[in-house]
Amino acid sequence: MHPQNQIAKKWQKLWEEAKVFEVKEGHKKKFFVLDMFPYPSGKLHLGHARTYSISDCFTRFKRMQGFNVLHPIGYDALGLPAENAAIQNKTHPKTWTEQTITLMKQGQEELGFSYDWSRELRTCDSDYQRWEQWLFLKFYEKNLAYRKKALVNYCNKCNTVLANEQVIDGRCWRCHSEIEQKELEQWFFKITEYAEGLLKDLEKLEKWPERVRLMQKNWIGKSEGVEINFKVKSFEEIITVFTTRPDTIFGVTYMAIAPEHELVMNLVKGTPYEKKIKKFWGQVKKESEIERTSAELEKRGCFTGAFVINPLNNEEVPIFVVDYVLINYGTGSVMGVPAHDQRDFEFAKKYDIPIRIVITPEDKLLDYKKMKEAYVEDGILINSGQFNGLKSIEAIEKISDFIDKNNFGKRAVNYKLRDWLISRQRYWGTPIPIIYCDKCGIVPVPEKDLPVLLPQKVEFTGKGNPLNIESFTKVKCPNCGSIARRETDTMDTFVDSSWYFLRYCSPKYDNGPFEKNAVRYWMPVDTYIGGIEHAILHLLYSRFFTKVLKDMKMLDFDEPFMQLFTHGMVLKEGEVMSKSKGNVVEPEEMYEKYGIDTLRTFMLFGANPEKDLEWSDEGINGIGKFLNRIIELTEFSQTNTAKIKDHYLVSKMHSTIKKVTNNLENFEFNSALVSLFEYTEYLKKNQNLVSKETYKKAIEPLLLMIAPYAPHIAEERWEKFGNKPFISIASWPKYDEHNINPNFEAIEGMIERISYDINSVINLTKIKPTKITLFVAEKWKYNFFSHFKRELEKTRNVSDLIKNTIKYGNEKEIPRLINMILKDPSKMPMAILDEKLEFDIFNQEKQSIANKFKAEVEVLKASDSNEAKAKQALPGKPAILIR
RNA sequence: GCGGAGGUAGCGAAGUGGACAAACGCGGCAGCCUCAAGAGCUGUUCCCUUAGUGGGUUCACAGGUUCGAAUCCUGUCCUCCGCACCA
Repeated sequence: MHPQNQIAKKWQKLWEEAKVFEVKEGHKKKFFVLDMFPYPSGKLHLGHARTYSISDCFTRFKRMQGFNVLHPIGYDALGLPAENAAIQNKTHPKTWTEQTITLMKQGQEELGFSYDWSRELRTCDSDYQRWEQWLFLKFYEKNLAYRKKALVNYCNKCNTVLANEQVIDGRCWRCHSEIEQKELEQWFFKITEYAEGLLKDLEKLEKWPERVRLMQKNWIGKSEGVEINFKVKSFEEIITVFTTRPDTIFGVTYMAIAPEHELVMNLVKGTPYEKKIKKFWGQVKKESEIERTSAELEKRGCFTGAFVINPLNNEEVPIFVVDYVLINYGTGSVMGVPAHDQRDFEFAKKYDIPIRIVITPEDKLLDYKKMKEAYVEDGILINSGQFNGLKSIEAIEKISDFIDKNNFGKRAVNYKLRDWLISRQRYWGTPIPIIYCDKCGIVPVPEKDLPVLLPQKVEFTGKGNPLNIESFTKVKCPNCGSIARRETDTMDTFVDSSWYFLRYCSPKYDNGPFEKNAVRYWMPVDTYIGGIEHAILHLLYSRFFTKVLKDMKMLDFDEPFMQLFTHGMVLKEGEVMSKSKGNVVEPEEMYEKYGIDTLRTFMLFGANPEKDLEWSDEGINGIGKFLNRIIELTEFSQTNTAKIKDHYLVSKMHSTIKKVTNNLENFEFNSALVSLFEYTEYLKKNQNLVSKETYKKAIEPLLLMIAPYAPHIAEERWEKFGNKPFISIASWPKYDEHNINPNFEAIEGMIERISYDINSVINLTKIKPTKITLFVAEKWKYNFFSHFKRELEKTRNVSDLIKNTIKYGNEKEIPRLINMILKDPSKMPMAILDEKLEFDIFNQEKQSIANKFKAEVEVLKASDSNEAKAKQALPGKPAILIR
């Protein structure tokens, strides 16, 4: 066993015994760090390991900062893979799920993540299902859960329907097979009622990544416009269209209607067009959703023989059945304005429909014969009766008003968002608590009868819904007692994950889905950590649930997640790791070889957590070295009493704490590690040059700061260093700005360069020095000065230099520099040469050089005579004299 | 097509106007240690030179702003991601 892992075992046990990570509500300031709970599909993989290392590092940091941190974990245990595995392996989904949870949990425990395990939850537990069903009934009471017959997405491979959000490019999000449209009666959640709130409150989510907010915004897809009613000539029917461009209404030359539209058959029945339209519809229907919605496809349509009347100019225009109009967006019909809409333009060209220009750009005239594409921009209205001469923006207002006033239609808002289809025709989910009675209709299962449990003895054949067995479906109607039938659909697993974060607040609570006070204390989640793949699905649903529960007065906040952090994936050679590609790296293998803390730290070092991490086994060794160095440092018992570098070390310590703290606050774990590398290196180099007290004071912050990365090693060293456990709950080190000397690195660099030169001289002359004389001459100076000297030489423009020094220069140096330049601009290099500060510094640092070379050191100001002396003594080294 | 994020040394990855030939790690090279290998340690790693705190050319490409650009602006090319016949 790797020595690190032995230590890890020890501390994991101690943590558990002392319940270090278990938290209760209290008066301390809380912080809720939530991991997206995993779907247990087998062993922990490297992606999981990285995600949880990220969240654990952050959690531990927050905990050490003194927050009462809730960091729970659980398992999104219901779902199709378990059922499929059951069919394949002839086991029960429950057995399979329990096995995979055990495997996964083992991995999580071994890596030492600081979860409050006492709050672990599983969505397949009966009490979880009970309260989920209870929530469903509340939704049902408020008419937010309803059943309707509709065209729905059906995946033939998964044998179930899917929500719109779960269809990606016309394919199933899980198995990628093509989706078929079927008309079925299904359960929906009325998420569209919350479309506006879900959209508007995106603005509140300042700590969410911009792209996630944008994705949600696009998904909700709000557009404002008007609905306009067109009367159908010689029929009693009306066709309503939705448009965002009422300013183009005088350009309407046809009406486009979706083939599925209920009016179509009425219009053509018994006319010569009936046959043609039926044939056309047949053709379109044969094509898959993917083919039909491909943007490249040429638009096709078919004249119906009917006409509508444009209410604004009373013109008759032909009605076409058209494949490019979607039945489930807007009203399923669109007014055709070929001159100002690209699709309409293409369609009109193909079917010889007139193109009438009603919007013109301000600087030129359009000619419909010469147009190659539609003019879709704003402009000035022409050929538009009383609205001629208006700009598009004004015209949209005026025409909308006009339509409103004359009852030709009304202003309207349209959303792309559809209601959330939650029925699934599968076994391994939470049963929908509904009973169908021939007399009473839809009857909710009474609260006292919850939970509706899944029957255990079920056959998994892969055909049909396994719940469709009499022992489950045959029930008495709770209302009238007559024989009734139980709903066999289960809920989408995304329902399970839409409220689990609330359950974490009081996971054992028995009188409701969550305890109000616990939720009031812990919620909302301060930081939510997970993958970008949930940008729409889960994150939208959870927001919806929160808003609904707020309206039901069960919550007093309306957004569940204050900050969202989306991490990158772990890649190998640019590809996602997967079993089929054979490029899987097992975390277990890695930590057995390199150690648990090394693996954790390495995953935080390789890349910014937000970005993808390109995995390579090679770099991991470097981290091992680094951790070993820290161990060595804490083992070092130095007896030195010199204080040569004390003030530098103190400065370095404070600046390191500052950097690391800021980095961790912003999830820049890799940058924080770099600062820790440097600090470790510095400590190591200067072990002998600092006093014992300072050294000890400097080591402790290092251990504290490495604790979120490598908690086990940190605990071990912390204890060995004479501190009481646990470092995991020790206070995060504080820094004091006054102790940070911004120049010390420059000074140190300077000393190092001098030492290097002294060394070279020694090597050249083979003199073993007893006395070294340093002349503070032009060569030894801050880079800052050399920079300006160079600039001065280049530009010879003193006033510019002064101006820009004020603007950009190091603030502390400005007054002095300006004084110097103002006194005598031409002497500026000399002024720098004689800089008093440098001389003082060298005097201060005399001791450290003396120490290094075990020789006496004297520092002389570089006057002409001194320098001449130096040059004489050692022609190659004008500034150092060695005896 | 629309929207977003990017392109930095052999690789990974920091750096968003001034101490930048550019942190840090990996890899490479040289040295120490060792019989030897590994580990560890020290140094080095754009090019040319040097006794160098010297010179040259760099941060996708091309222009521009500035005393000064990897960093700001404009254009071009490329990569990744999301949405997409949304009226």
